[in-house]
Amino acid sequence: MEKTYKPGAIESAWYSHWESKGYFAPQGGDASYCIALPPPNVTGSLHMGHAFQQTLMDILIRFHRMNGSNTLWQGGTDHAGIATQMVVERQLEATGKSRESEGREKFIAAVWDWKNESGSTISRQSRRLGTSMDWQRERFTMDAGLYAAVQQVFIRLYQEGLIYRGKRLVNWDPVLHTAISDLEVVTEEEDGHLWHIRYPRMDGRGHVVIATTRPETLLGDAAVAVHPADTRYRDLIGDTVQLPLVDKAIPVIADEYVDPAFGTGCVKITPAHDFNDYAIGLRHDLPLINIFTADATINAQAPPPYRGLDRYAAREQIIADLKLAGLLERTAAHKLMVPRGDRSQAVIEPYLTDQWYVKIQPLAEPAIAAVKHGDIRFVPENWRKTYFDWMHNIQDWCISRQLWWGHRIPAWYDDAGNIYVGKDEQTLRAEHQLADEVKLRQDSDVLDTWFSSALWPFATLGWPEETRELDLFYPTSVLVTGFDIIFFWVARMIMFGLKFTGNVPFREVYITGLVRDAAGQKMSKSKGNILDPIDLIDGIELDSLVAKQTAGLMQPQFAPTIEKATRKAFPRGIAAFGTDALRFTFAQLATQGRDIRFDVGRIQGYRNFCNKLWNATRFILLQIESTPLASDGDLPEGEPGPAERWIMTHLAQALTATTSALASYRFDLASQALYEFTWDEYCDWYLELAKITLSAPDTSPAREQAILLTLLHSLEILLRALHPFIPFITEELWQKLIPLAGITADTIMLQPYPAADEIPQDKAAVAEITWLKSFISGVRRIRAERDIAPGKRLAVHYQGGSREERGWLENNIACIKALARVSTISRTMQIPEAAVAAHAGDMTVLIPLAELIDPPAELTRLKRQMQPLALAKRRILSKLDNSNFISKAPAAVIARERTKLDETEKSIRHLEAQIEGMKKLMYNTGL
RNA sequence: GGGUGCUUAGCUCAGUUGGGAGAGCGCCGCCCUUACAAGGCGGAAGUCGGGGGUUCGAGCCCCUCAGCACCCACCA
Repeated sequence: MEKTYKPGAIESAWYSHWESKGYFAPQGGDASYCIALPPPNVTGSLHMGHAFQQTLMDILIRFHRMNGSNTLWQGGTDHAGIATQMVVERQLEATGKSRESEGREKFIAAVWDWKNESGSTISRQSRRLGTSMDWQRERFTMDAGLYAAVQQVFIRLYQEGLIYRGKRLVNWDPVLHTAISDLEVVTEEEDGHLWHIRYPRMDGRGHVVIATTRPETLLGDAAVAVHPADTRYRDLIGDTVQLPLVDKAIPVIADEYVDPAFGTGCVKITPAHDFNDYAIGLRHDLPLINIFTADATINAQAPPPYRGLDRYAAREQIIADLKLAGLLERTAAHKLMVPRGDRSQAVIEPYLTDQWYVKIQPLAEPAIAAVKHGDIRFVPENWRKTYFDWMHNIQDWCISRQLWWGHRIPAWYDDAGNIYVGKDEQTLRAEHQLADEVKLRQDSDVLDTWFSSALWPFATLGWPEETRELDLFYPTSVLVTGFDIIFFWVARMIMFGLKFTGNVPFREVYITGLVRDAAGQKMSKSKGNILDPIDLIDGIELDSLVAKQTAGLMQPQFAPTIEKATRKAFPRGIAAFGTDALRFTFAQLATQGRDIRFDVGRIQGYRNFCNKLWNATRFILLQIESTPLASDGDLPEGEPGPAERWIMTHLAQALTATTSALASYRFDLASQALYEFTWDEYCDWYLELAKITLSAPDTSPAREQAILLTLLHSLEILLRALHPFIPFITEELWQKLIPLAGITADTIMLQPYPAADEIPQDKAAVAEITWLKSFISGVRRIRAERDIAPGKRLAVHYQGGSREERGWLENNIACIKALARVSTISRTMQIPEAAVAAHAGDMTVLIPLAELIDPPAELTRLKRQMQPLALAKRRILSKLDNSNFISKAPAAVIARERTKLDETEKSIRHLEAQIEGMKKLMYNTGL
């Protein structure tokens, strides 16, 4: 075996072995366990968020597979309408072409080409993470099966009146030329202005002043509104004012919507370009005056001077014209919320169009009930509230998009404007007995990507067919995803799942935190702080990393800043930590529902952990090589000592902790329990103890056998326990180990997950070894604090101790001598001069250090030790003297306080004796 | 404007029905002890954001204030 763990050498080989043997497919079993992967964008690449979530899913999947469940991890990718279309459009632009110049058919073909070319990237990266998805069942949200499901869902909802077509204001993206849903709009505060504009009264009695942040929309004003109770303007209501620059009379209306305290208390009403004004327009029967084209330039409805101007150019012009006309009263700086499209970053325009909507209320109600009644459980539970809040205020969902890449809406129109919804034109013609001369044309829009994603859990299992997989795996067990898509995706899956399968799509929703960089910043290309999970696995040179972070920036002027930051954060690039270390890091960082900061120092620590495990295995293999087992295959029992029984007890406890932590999605606690066992107990103590006993000349062959078997057996169990977290190294080491244990198996991943109750526990052994550890640590501490050379063997005395402890001392004398570097241990009745004491239970360990210590320094040290003891004593006494405490606290707590007091007082007496001894020594030596 | 979460060691974070403040990293000292220097042994370090309350007892429960983060929302 290599001395140092090298992840690159083992990982890829094991993965292709597992995949080629078909181990990722469901293997049968009584219970079913299934996770549907949140499908990543097909043309995307794996980022830290994916890697994090997929690691957690894979831990669950491997754990349940080993536990004997029939386990399916359903994977696949999403067609990601807008995102993918934008990428391909950009590629076309680079060659001087455009979507329009190519035409719909050719463009879609180009998108498919790009999908086929780049679509395997993310699956390939996913494999590097060791994910045990059933690749044979990989799906795509635009494949034929999904298409059938989408059509069926659309048609049924339409027939039930739950999908309708409506003309109303939508969020219009003037760059992408499509409607988007409320969720795809991100509003952020930006600096702007509040312009105060005079609207002259038609009767010539002065003017009213309105305040607006969007003066250009005055071209579409239909009224001015005031609050009905506003005494300042009461006489104005019902009057008319002149709309500046348009030269048209518009009415002054009264509406409760107006806040008299804001601005001037007069509001211009533009029903076609503002959601509030739209509602007011409906209430007051105002005309809708659309003044924009799809590009948000001024259209022919507006006065000639402004036609063809971009909305912001029009704003400048209008302000200039108002100023000229003396109608601009003043301009104030103003912060306002600006809506932008989450993909294009373009300022969204409320725009009047025909769109398709899902009537959501009837779907939302059962979806609310399902979570309320616990049919679906959120982990952590507080996300329920977020879900409820949104579901209770949910608006109809605009599902049509004016894009080309996506599921085409299954609706056709005839020239008379009739709508026909169905599978295809032929079916519709037959259904509606349409004559051949009736021309039908299909709706040119596609569906919101989330429409098909909402069907993912059941459509990937075969719905609308009644498949065996649906029967076996639906509802799926758990959905693992981020809070950012609870509304986009989780809620819609629940609604559609309930509607079309009559059942919830998943039993539990585990919401993960968001992966941020070490400084807590969101990772983004423009910040240049992206970490590529593959770089953490394979490592990357600093120069390559810098090149990667600064390539293809939208704002290239930031490249030098990013380069500097990158060089500072990673002065030596990134080392190759391997997949297992990355996975273990993710598990450790997966604390309940908060953002996680990814620090490279952390992954290095877990790479070291893998190395530790590697070397522990190497040690055990070397031991068994030098002292072969009595007989292969037929394993004799041997005579286990307390150390063997102790370590197995600890192993059982670690397994219990891990398993119960996994049941509540506490990946941090689960991995921590195994980490601590492996390093702090197994390697630091058990391997050391075993080493000594094995090399001692008087160790019986039966004990020797027991130790070797314990080493073998415990490591074998430990590797299985760690496998879901760190699959590669555990497989590699397990394969090296099992021939010695007489096991033949092709893979660890299909072995049973170890159960704590199969391991005998022994409290007496735990007491003995715990005592032994305190004895050894006590001597070590004295040695280290007094700067005694590590090689120097000490003569040690002891005093007191129970009969049991004296027995333990006798049993473990060899281990104490070796691990504490002690030459002799003898009982003494009186405290030797210049002795320093430690305590192991009731036993006092004394080390005479006459020639080694500096008495005054020792005295100071001893006095310093007294302070916390005195403090502790006072604190305990104040409790025990409190009659309320004695009468109200539980007996067990009182007993514990009394024990504590006894111990503290004993320590104080010991210390006092030492102080006296030291003083005497100093007196005798004339100090 | 409404809501959620957070504030514990220098840093990142655990702390599960209220009962002796923890881990990793970092730091300090000693050590290449035959599995591992990607290591071993030992150590220092916190008035648990401030204030108040409930309780025999509060990091944990209640109130309040402050700061940070995020989500939702139609104030021109």
